[in-house]
Amino acid sequence: MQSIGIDTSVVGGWYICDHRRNYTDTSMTRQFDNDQIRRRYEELHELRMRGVEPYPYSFDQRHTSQQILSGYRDEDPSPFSSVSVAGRIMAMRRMGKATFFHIQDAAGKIQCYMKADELPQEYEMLRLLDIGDIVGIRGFVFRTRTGEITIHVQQLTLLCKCLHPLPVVKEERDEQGNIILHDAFSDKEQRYRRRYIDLIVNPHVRRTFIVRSRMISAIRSYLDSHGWLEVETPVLQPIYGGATARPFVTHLNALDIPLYLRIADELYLKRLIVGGFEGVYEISKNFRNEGIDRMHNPEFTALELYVAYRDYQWMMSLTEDLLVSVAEQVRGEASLLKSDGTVIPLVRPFRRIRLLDAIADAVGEAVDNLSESQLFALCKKHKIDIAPTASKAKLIDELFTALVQPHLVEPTFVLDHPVEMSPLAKRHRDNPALAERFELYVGGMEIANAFSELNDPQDQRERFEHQARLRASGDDEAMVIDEDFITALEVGMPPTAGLGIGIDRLAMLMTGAPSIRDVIFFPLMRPEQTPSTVES
RNA sequence: GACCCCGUAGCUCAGUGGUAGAGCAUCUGACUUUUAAUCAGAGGGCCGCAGGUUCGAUCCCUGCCGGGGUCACCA
Repeated sequence: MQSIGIDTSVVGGWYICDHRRNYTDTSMTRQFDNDQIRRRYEELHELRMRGVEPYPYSFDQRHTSQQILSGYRDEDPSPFSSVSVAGRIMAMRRMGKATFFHIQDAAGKIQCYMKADELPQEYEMLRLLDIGDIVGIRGFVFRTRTGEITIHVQQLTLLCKCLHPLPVVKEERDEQGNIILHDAFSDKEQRYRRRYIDLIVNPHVRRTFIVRSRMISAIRSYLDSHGWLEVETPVLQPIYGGATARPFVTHLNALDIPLYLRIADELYLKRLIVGGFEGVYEISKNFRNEGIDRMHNPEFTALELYVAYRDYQWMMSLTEDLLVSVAEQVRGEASLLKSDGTVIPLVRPFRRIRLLDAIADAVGEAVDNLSESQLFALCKKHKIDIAPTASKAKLIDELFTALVQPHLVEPTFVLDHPVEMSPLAKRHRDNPALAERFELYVGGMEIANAFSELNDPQDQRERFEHQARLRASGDDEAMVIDEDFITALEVGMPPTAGLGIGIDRLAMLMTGAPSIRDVIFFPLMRPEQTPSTVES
């Protein structure tokens, strides 16, 4: 860091501009979309001309806004007689020879107060600062006449000039102390495309992503505490598998082969169980080349867990325990939240219902032994639009999705799907037409899927072959045969229970978010048409 | 992929077949404990893009682009 004193006009807190560099005054040469950006570039130039470095290297930040606001006591302000905080200017009230402004750091906001007669030169520099600039503050803490804990500025340092006007969100407090927002930055397209601005001006967005992060930490530490191993398996796969979905295809130049972005981790994780690990999990991105809507993003995060010597009944109670434990840590209580504000209590044991019983309840007749054509007729009767080529599994799935799923608000395990719907699950010990499988629904959303894993290689081959026939007859989501996976099962996989959880959807329920886009920092958007992209 | 809704100033939004308004933000001035600071003044817009109808389109029609929603597919 350069020492102070080259330019006598520069006072203590301001970093000195390095005059060995040639700064061009961009405000003179560049075309700007709006005069506010031009003005800020002009200010940037003026700051440099005055010897102020607008992009210095560090600041000795010793306090957060929150530490000061929660720790300050009027009867003894001495612990806060010398604080240093850093943050972004979010509001500025200039009153002639005194100015109040709020700065925002990672913990919150705090007001600062600066007087012209105390800091004449820095006060002059303050004229060149704007909402959005990042500054460092040193000073002492006091309480204003109107009661707000405030930093009396003794030194102000510019840490980063902001060259774009930020949306200015004003906060008003009503008599009850509730915060009323004015002109909140709410355009969804802009919020998702410029998430950094969204995060700056919308505190609830920041909180949502903190909850998401803590949720994942809580899941990880829960799984670690059981001694299970977190592992990594390939994202780029020569044969994709583990789910019924369309993949993204790419190409590996080195070997001149097509590769697929994974749609699931399943088949690799089960190979690790074959290899002797008795509990493995992976939290990772999956990619599915399918629709985009409130519940689906082309890339999404899933947890998959496999535990040897266990079955799906055991996994069901583990899932309950995991969710209750994570919700308690993250939300402070065993509950989840729908976007309409409904609180969904997580009370063990969760409701359990066989899939075919759930459909039977909805249609008013037993469906266990219906043929494909009878199921098709049932779909027609309930006005479910479905292709005549649909498989039996697809028909059952359609009936369930249309008639049952929307009503599953309280946590509900749906069990024992037909084997045709579950090509990687072990047959039910009491009924070979069904699989030992459960899906967990909460708030009308599927958030978990689990089974007693199929480890009979002959049965697995037959299931794959059935999938291959579906694929040949036009179902492009059906699985492809993975010979090496069958080889692994021939080597022998112990009885194993497997679980998958949709992390994004769980994050929605932890935060009450209405859309998956609200729990993914950068949801997929169609690329913006800018002048530069149009040219290229 | 189909249908519905939306696109006006940096942000949030009004509005009309006769080429535009508000609040905040910005700029100028006043103001040394303000807080949606206040007061006085000013600037700022290819009204998403391209066609069409019209003497005249931001408004009406068509297409396109972008977004949101519903459905379909999926988790």
